[in-house]
Amino acid sequence: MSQNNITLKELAKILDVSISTISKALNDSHEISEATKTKIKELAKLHNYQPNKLAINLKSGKTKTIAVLIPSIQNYFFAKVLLGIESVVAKSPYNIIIGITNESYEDEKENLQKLSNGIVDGFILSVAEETQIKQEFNHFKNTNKPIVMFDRVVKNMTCDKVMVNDFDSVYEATVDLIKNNRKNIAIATTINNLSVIKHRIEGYKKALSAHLNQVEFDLIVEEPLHLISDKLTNILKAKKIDAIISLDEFASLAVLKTVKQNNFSIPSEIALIGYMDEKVATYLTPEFSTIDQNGVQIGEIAAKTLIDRLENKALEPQEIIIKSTINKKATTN
Amino acid sequence: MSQNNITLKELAKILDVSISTISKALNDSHEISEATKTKIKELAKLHNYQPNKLAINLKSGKTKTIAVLIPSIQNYFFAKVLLGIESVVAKSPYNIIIGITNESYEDEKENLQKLSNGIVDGFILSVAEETQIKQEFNHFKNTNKPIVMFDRVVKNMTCDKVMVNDFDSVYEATVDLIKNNRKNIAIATTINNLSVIKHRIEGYKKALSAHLNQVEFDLIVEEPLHLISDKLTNILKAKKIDAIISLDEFASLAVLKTVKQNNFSIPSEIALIGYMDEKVATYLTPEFSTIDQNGVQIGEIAAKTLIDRLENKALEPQEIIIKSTINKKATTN
DNA sequence: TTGAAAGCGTTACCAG
DNA sequence: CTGGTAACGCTTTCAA
Repeated sequence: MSQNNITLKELAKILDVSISTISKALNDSHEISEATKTKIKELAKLHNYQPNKLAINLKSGKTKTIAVLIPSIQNYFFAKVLLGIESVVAKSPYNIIIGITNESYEDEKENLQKLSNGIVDGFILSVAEETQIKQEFNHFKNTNKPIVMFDRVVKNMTCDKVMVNDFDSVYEATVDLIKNNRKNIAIATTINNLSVIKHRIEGYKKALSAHLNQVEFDLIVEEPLHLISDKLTNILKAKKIDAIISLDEFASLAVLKTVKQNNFSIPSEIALIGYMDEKVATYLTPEFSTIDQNGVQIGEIAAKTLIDRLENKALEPQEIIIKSTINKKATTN
Repeated sequence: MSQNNITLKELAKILDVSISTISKALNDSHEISEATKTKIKELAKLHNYQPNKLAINLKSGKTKTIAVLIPSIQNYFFAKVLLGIESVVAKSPYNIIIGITNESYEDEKENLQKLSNGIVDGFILSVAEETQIKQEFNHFKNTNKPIVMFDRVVKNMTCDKVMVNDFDSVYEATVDLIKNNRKNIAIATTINNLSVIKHRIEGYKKALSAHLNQVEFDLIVEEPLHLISDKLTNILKAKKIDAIISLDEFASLAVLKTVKQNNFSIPSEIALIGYMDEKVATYLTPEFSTIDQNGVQIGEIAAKTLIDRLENKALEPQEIIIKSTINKKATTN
């Protein structure tokens, strides 16, 4: 562990020149002669001079730091988005600060406040579940930093948004099942209250009403993770079901397990498709058909959008939609 | 979006008092009369005054920010550690900056440099794979900030370390299999070059030599993820195997799938145990027996250790070992 | 009880 | 080409 970093002042003292000369030389100013430049640069290198970022930030009013607020880390989707954000930011002069809101409104608000006082230049975030339930969005407006929302966005806020075509994807997946002669299609989720989940369910309903003239929807299973398996078992016993669409990662795992436990053969008796990490899906038996949100891409676009805004404030607020990909594997036909 | 934050200077102007008076009043100094204090505080609240963190940081030389450098985010283990770190840090005045090193030495070095210039007070990190291969650790020594290493640590560096009892855990798991009459135990990993993996393999070897007098070890499968399944299939066809221990998350998934594909019954013919996220393990069929590294706890301890060091530099370097937990489920007996 | 001034480390303007 | 000075927003010592 070395000493604290050497400063311009100390370098100036050593060479008996002014601080401004040192500063200019190290910034390759044309005002300084080549001779002194090289002399100063050598000394700086010798002492391993590193400019104090804090001072630069204070001076410039910028920090080249982006805050990413995600509701949860126990979730491949957000991990992938983070990966996408990181890959773009790593190639830029920016850093990432991460905050986990634990789906809590208070945590989200606190993170926003804590980071708005000069620490970061802008935010990339996905709205916490509790915030969506409360419909309380003032904390977003009370920061003077630009925000890019992804996946879970606030409809009536003007800011950049990177969204997913939830409605269309599930509509398409449902229609595909129908075309393969599935008529009794259930849907399962461990998450409520999220607009993205609601859009997915709407896509499902629309497909059923448009293609099967179905008007009542009694095969929608919304239960927390620890209950969903039992609930599903009851339904599987009570009704004929030939396909299940699962709307989140853990619902997908639970559905697969439950259907196997009840000894239905997949996909001949029951077809399965749902939201899940591709890599995990590949290693399940049978390989799980997925709706892939393309999280990495979402992260990349979100990061690019925020950096663009930070560098050029004049842009119109963007609303970008990233299409999900349907990857049919062994649980559908 | 509001204006930029109001400053002490501006508040001072409004009330026609000095900047120092404002500063002291807002910091509840006893030097200021109650009357002016309340007046100033009200005005500050009215204007939603937020002290500029950057200025405070520059003044104090501290940032109350911790950097966490992880090799990968596509990995439940690191996600859990992050969760543990975050839960501790959220209750403190500190923030977290995250960097992902992508198992690359260069990325790791760059992150360390980028963040050492005043941006963070200290680091929590797990060494990148490439760094371990290169055995190049000077970038860790060249920062003047305290480091807490977890899981993948550098043996010959004096710094705080939070480690896992890799040798013992796999030794124990192996012995348990032996006691259940498994004599042909294979081991599978998709990762090489990591000391933690080497320790795990040593634990396996020691158990076999101590309890079965085995001296040759030809059932060690070290292959990248895309090859491991084929390699394992060959071995399953060529040799009698009655148990497999898998040393990382994706190896565990691959092993389970491959054994099923080759129509061995689990656990009667082949028992399985390995490193994997508990929650995922529960949703596999059959439920997977795991060695759980207790990542959340590792994160918590690492964060506490670093904060302790930042608040009190006098401490001796700590080496803390977090014991892994063996959770037997349906793939062992 | 209040205020002036120095200082944290840097950049940028203006003189010389 | 080089140097002095002010400034970013804050805290802190010392003086009044």
